[in-house]
Amino acid sequence: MMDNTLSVGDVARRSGVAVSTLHYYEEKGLIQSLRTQGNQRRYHRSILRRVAIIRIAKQAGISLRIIKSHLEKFPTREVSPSDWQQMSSEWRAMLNERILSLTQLRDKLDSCIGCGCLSLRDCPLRNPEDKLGEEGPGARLLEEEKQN
Amino acid sequence: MMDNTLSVGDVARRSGVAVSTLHYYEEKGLIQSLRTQGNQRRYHRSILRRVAIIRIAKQAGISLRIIKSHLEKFPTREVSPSDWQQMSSEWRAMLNERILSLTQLRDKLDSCIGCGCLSLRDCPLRNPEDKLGEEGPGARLLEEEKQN
DNA sequence: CTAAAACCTCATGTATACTTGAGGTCAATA
DNA sequence: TATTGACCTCAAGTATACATGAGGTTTTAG
Repeated sequence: MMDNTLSVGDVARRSGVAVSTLHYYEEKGLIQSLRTQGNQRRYHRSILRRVAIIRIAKQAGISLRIIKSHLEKFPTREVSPSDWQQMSSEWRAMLNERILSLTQLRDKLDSCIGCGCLSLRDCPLRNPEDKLGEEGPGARLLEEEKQN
Repeated sequence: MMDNTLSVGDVARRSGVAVSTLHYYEEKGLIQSLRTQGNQRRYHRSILRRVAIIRIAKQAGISLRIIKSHLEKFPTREVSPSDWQQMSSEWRAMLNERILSLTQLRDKLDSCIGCGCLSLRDCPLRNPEDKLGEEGPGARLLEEEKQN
């Protein structure tokens, strides 16, 4: 135990994620482990930072697929502060986009609360429907939120 | 066709959602339909407003379960402007919460981009792990985003 | 050394929100 | 009337992100 590596249970306790989640992240290639003679996982302490990053990104609504693509730049190497700075600034941009789109939606809601107009042709929230008389999707105002 | 009801295909075209989605919403109790002698769905025009509301709410990140609970107040009756006003102001509140939490996360990211501190004990983004030496979950800084 | 706690793999289950496909019926049009 | 497009139901599939349980092995503590 004093070999300064962490078992999966240690990591679970210290990072606050379940053991099954760590298994899952490993299976998906977001983290890696060394194995003992008896095939048990052992982690370097830097795993904690990695898991922290994953959780933060998840909280920001970033999918594991995207998170993985960012982390792949340093599969084994420790994530350095500058690595982290780059990632976090990219995620900041995603967050900003997300915040912007929610804010716009909220503002549209606001204007519609004011006018109670949902039945009117020109309601900015309702545009999609009656606009297209018969054919083709056309420009969709309420487009799917691409979850990526 | 001139009986001013809409078939499922009509609704799909005008609302921009797939027929299978309308079936799904009906199965889940978010919308209702009348049936012809031959068991085909027919909708009143007000279905378009209802579907629009569902899409707007979904875009705001509200689950179908929650949306349904709001819509249940008027299962058959048309959704009036004042119904809509109430719903949208409730959703506005949810949106605001969501925006706030993302904004806070972004700001934390910002401060960490500045200090590159992910390895430091007092990083606001990293608190959860090393804080708990051995036992118990304790106060979690990075708590799960409750998707409801 | 031995028993309990911790681990391992692999399969299956859960929830959300749909889509696709099979096999068959209904309705509008030429 | 006949055909074709639109519909119907029900089962199963898809993607994401894990959790759970079975059956068996490894580690650690006393």
